[in-house]
Amino acid sequence: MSVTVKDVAREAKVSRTTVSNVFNGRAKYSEETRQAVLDAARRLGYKPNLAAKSLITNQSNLIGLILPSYVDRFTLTTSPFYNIILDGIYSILQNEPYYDLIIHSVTARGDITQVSDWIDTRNVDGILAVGEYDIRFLKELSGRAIPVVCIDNYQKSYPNFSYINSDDEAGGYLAARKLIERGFRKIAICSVSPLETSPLIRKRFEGYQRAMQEAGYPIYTLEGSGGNPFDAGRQAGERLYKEKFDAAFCTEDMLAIGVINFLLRQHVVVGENFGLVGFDNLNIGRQVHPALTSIEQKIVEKGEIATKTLLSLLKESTPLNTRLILPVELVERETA
Amino acid sequence: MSVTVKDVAREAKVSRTTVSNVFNGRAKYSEETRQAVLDAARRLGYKPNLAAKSLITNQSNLIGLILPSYVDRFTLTTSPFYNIILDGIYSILQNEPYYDLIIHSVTARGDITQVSDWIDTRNVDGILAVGEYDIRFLKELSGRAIPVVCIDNYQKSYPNFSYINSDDEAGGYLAARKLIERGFRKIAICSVSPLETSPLIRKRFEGYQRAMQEAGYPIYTLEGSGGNPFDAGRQAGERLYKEKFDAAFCTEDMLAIGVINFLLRQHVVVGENFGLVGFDNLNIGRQVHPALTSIEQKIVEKGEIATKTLLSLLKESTPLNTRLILPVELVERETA
DNA sequence: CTGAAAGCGCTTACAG
DNA sequence: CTGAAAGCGCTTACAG
Repeated sequence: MSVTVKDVAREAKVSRTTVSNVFNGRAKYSEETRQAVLDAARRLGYKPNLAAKSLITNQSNLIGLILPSYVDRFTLTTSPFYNIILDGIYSILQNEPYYDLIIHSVTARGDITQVSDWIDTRNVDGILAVGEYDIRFLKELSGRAIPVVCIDNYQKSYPNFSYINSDDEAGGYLAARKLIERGFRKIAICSVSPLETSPLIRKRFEGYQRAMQEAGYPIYTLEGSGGNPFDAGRQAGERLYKEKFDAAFCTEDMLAIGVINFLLRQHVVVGENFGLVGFDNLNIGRQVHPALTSIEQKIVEKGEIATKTLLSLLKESTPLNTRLILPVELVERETA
Repeated sequence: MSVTVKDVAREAKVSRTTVSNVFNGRAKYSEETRQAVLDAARRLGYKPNLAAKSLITNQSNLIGLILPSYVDRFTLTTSPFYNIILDGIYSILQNEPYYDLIIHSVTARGDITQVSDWIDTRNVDGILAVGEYDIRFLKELSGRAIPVVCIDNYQKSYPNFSYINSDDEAGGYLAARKLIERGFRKIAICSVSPLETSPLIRKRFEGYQRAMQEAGYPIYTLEGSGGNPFDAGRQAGERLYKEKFDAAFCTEDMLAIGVINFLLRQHVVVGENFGLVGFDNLNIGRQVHPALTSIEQKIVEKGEIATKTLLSLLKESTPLNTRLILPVELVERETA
């Protein structure tokens, strides 16, 4: 029923080998035969069958994206961060007609065998992993012969992994520095989950800590217990208010928006008698009132670069185990 | 190198046919042989190769998701709606170990041959399509022998398509009705793009229109010219303010948030001397101040139901061309 | 209930 | 530069 290499070969009056080679740009054929093959394929409406190709080459042209499912099963809804990463990935993949992305989300405990089966049955060529995972899960991943590109992972380094991060420490520093310069003194760092939970958040904390120590100010940590960042923000807001803090650095924008939400209802003029800096510089931060001052990190670029890195790893085996740190920047709006 | 049916057959001392049949739950074998096969597979760490299976069965267990790329290439970033749909899809697919989702985004003009090639080369089993598309594109889709489940599509109906929508007309009606009951009179409907652009938005408009006509109030349409909904919202806000409107029904929450943003800066007390109702009831509507009154539609459920529908279409060929309308509901907060 | 054989559509040594 | 042949790992008639 469907058109195969055999048909194209017959139509172009060449062998199947030639058709295959021309399609994969392998041997250098005379321009004449090349065109004959291409024309025949066009006339017949030939489309290669990727499953057959995969069977023989042992490659699927499938890229696996691994996402953490922290909170509950609604990862994407909860955090815009992943969508932006996804947009970055697709903006590159759009120009790679034969590559497709398949997605798997992994719980904190890491569904080791499940993901492992998925990689094997689908013959996934390479992995994009966002975030931090159970160490046994990473070990299992590292044991496979496929390249892995990690975004926002500060865990143990594996030889077949490459890493892309923002300069989170610098971000924490810039945020705290800004609040100090604005004249605030009792400045807390607020996080959705306990700081030790995440090496990434820990980096942001270290930046905050460095700025505070330089200024000779005490460190205050207000750690949430996970869950929805908005709710965590409102709870943080309540403590900030009751314990008479001057300012806060929130380790993510959604948390900061929750803080604003609470403080506004106490008639605190955020930006005047209370300073607030977020992290991520999401679009939404510009829409709330007062508009959120935040540390911008290049999220789309993270997705793009990770995808490009993986693609070049797959196509030309560029060096593995690189580490790239993207710069961050303070974006000043109304809250600090 | 990898374990195949052949190896399992040898280990279990049965034929490859038996292994294949047991794995696909086909013929009824003695419990003894069944267990022998399963045990052998486990001992050897056998994992079926989906590409090989696909080659012979002509099925890929791949579901194709088609998303519109309205604004620019950053579809997911621009609208949380798609993320929620995605979460709904994955919440079902999580329990379907052998099914995977691959995503393609389609521009307004509809990249017909591109998507068509994608479906053929990957042998996509079924399509989930969100939103509205060029009619030629839909026609091409309908020409293929695979089931298509549409979310939020009010266009021409095709025999192999099924449809899932919210009751958008009722939503428009509820929104306008609420504003009328609150005593507002000069009530506009605001949209990101011209109303004729989208049959879906048109439905919401018809609901608004019905309520206004019942009350004997005039219709006012404030149509944006596409682009970022926040920006469109601020522009709408400016007109609402200058032209002294009492209230507005925004056809999506993001637009409403832009309106709030503008009006707040003019010191309009939204919810008191100006009424505002959005559509979608996104999380973010609860975080802005004042909190947004909105029409809730069941977005996660849309994704879930669409996926379940497609899955049952693929597995047991349930009836095609069904149409499901999900109820909507007014969620009252501070803006109306 | 079981097994030997053919074949899905492709690529890849290998010989010419 | 080209072609005949083998084989990737699976399923599916078909015969026993």
